[in-house]
Amino acid sequence: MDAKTDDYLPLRAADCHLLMALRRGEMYGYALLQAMADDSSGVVTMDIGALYRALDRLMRDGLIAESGRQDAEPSRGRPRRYYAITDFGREVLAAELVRLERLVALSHGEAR
Amino acid sequence: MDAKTDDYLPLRAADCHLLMALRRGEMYGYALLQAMADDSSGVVTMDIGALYRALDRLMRDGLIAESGRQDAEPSRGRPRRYYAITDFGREVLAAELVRLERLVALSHGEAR
DNA sequence: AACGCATATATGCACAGCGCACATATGAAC
DNA sequence: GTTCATATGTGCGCTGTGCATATATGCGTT
Repeated sequence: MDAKTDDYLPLRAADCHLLMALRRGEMYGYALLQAMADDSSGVVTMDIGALYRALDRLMRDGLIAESGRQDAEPSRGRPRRYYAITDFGREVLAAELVRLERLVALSHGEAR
Repeated sequence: MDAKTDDYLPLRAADCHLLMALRRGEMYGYALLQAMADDSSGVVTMDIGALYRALDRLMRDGLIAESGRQDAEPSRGRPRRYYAITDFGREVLAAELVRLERLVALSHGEAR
């Protein structure tokens, strides 16, 4: 039984930001935190410990994969692990963004 | 110290749908499930048991309140409890919708 | 009255995901 | 070699959820 796209919807806000960041290119964990905060103007944040567990979960479920990329300059500290979005991850993210578009559109049609 | 709007962002998808439904008018628990499913085309669902606990939590945090409304026709079954969105709940929902608008707008500016 | 049925709210239990604190690994600077 | 900055990883308790079950209320049928 294959994983269905809809089985992962709705995405958690943090997962959505992780996938959006990875859709722009491979990234490593620590930098993903900054991307998430930047993209959400600081509204969506995540504990660094929870981040790595979230990345493990997204890998386990096939939405992302470790890219194997290594830094040309192996400096700075503990070796970075780079992640890439998978085709399935792109599918799920696209479906989630459609859901959000419809939600926003629905809210615009209502009195506030 | 008062509760800050941003302390509740990002909202869970289910909470967002509950607040959106209640922004249209008072509703009782069981009907909120259907509204959530309708508004999301069945993508966002919630267990009935989890729903009542979510409503308790939203009341505890001041986003909704029990309206005290009673059905004119007290039939059907166990008495319904009606909920209403509070001013604070409206604030949080509005802020969440702004967040989602920006997220969608950001995604549209990227290659896919 | 008693029973089943539909509606509606509520609770027990186990599991997943998260924040917080802490641990570990690697290289650079001093 | 000690300290610092970067980066990944782990232990623990709390919160929220799904699944199952319990409870409450009225109606219809017998």
